[in-house]
Amino acid sequence: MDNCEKMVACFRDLKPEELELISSGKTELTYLTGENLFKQGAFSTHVLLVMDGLVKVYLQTGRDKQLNLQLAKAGDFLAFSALFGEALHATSAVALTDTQVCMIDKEKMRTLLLRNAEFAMRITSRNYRNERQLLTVIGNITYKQMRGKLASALLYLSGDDFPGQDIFVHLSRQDLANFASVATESAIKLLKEFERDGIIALEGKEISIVDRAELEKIERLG
Amino acid sequence: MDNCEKMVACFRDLKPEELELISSGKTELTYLTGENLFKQGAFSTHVLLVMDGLVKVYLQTGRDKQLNLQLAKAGDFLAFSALFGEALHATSAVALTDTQVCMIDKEKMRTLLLRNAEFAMRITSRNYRNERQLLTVIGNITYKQMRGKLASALLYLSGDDFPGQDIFVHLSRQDLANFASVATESAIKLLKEFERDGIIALEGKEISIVDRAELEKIERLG
DNA sequence: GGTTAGGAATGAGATATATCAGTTATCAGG
DNA sequence: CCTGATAACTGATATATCTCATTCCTAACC
Repeated sequence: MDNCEKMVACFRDLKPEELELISSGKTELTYLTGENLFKQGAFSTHVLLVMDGLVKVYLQTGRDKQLNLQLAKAGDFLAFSALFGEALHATSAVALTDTQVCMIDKEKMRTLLLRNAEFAMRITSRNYRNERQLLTVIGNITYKQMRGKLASALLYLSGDDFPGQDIFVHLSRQDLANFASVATESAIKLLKEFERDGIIALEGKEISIVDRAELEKIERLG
Repeated sequence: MDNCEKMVACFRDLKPEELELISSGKTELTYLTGENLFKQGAFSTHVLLVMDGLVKVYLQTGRDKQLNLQLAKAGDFLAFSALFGEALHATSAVALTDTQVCMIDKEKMRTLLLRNAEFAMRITSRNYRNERQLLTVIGNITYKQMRGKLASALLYLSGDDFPGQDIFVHLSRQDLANFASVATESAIKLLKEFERDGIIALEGKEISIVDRAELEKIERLG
């Protein structure tokens, strides 16, 4: 927990001198709940590795409009495209819980990727899952109507990506609405509707999926 | 033109035996206008390299609804995520013009990426631009209203990514609408409106941007 | 225990955009 | 040159969803 090189699976097979390379160009720090890890449009200078906690990655799409793209958890890299000549952050990220992060020097990471191709493949592979998630998001906001969007968001947040944890206690109704890409009020009304239909159970912020199959049906049919 | 290893910039610096590796596991073929390169949901078994022509990459979002994500041209890789354990195509692709393609064996490509890290970096870097494009698409369809969406689509299709060529002659109004994520009729009406306002010029399928600055303003303001 | 602030919830009204129905234009084939 | 088919275009209508205004609830704090 105290040391990112030891903790994260993808670092396991590195040689000592490779670990040393990373260690020499990194720093670990903690972001408190609500603090920004980075802001869309800002210079992107380091790669971030989440070690513990929960991070909301979002797209600022207007003065007071944002679309949530992804929740990052321990083991996820953020701002990875900095390695490939992207000077500016394309998204923003904020801590939903107190979050431990390992900041890694861009050049050191590049060097490591060049030196150890197997490592590079593993990392790239992991990052490609993000692209899938982006496509899913696109699918949702385009072709689904409100019910389907919300269903899709609920499924993502309660799915295999976050086993055990109850994600919802960290999310406001607005956050949820921004995942589904609907107005906050609309999200609230639909949640109630789903509850009435026995698809989910609401208790304060906690949301439990009662009838997952039905939710998946709604996701498909829009 | 006849040989993908010689033609594409990213292959230039490969050693002879590395080129040989690729050559031994590839085949070149031509898709005619309108033919599908691959379909969303199908098994993804090879990596495709576009050598000549224009390919429309899209997301099937309903029985008769599709969202266009990207135009691929010579030098672009498609279905690249096949390398990283994604068994199924996440998108569909169709040739907009007669298109020459180099199909490359997945395992051979993996081997090459592992053997030559510098090559891997170049490729990955290029592919990361796709992710940006996806974020742009998401931004557009979320926060912009129709005018902004269409403006954004027009800017992408007339922009630096496709120098020289007039892309629009290969696109139907429906294609265009699917890039902007609006109904075909709405796209047509707006095009006329833009023409009336002196922002673009329409002549059959050809569309020329008259006032790019204004279009960018519309894109920003929604 | 009362007060306040912020999120959650609810209903009425406004509106942008899709949908539908129908006309005109374009183009390939006979 | 005519004919059918396909795409481009146009206007009227319907409706899903956002917006706004207001109330309710909860939790924190003095």
